[in-house]
Amino acid sequence: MPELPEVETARRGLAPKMEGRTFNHVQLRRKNLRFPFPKNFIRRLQGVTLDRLSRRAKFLVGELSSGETLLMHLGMSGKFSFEDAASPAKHDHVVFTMSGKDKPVIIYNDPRRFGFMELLAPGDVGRMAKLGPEPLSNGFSGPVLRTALAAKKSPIKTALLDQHIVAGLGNIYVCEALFLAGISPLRRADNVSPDMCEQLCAQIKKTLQLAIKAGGSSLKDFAAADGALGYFQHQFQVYDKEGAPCPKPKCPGSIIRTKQSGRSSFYCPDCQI
DNA sequence: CGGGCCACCTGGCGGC
DNA sequence: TGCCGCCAGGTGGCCC
Repeated sequence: MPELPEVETARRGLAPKMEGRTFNHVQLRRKNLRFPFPKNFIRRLQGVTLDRLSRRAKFLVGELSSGETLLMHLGMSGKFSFEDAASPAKHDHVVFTMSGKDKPVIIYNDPRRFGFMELLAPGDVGRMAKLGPEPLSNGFSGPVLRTALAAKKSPIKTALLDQHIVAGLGNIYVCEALFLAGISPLRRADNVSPDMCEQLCAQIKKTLQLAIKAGGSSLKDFAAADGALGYFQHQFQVYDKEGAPCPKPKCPGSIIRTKQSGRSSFYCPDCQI
């Protein structure tokens, strides 16, 4: 499911039902996701308050009153929802019951189990240590991108998926931003000019902001925690549009699909150079 | 070390 | 209908 906009959508849905509340009950319906759950996961959460739920790249970051940090990653197919009549459903792996009059029951469902949850000691940032800049922050700019790309011989597509270069993009938004910036996914990263970097940086920010505004993209059935479906998929220009005419006015090309480092790239060979 | 490839999992879809 | 191969929003680990 989730790239930065979907994770941000999940965060916004969860925050009102988690922030400032205590974990009244934690249930694990299996002992691992991608990795085993941390030792004493339940005991280290129950009775602890989640003070703040933030996001770093594609990670959800819960600051706990115990001093530890609850790190959650949704992998390819993870999603949060609130309990409904159908619970528990297949692939519901974690159930958080929070304090408060409404006692919200939050369910983590993940068919492919590429997601994971970790508890970090105070001051430890764990696997977030080597992440590149947040794409929507001031720390991400044309010059910063240019500097990071200068050392890369790989295609720009591959470089933008590298979370050390910029953190939070995935296959969809990389394809979309490269199209909007008019840059071929095949172009070598170190051959993306300063002007192109400026343009690319601007299109990345714009795409992510529009996607967040749309509540993310709903490919299979990704939804915000409240069940609302994101609708950014209706604004895709190239992703999953193989064979469609290029959406750029007057461009005679059509969208093709190719494979780069094992993932599909969608682009217009006529107007992306 | 950088880059390429596979592994991890389940499910949906198209083709035969 | 059934089976098979391929595809899927990510990332970690292994190899050269």
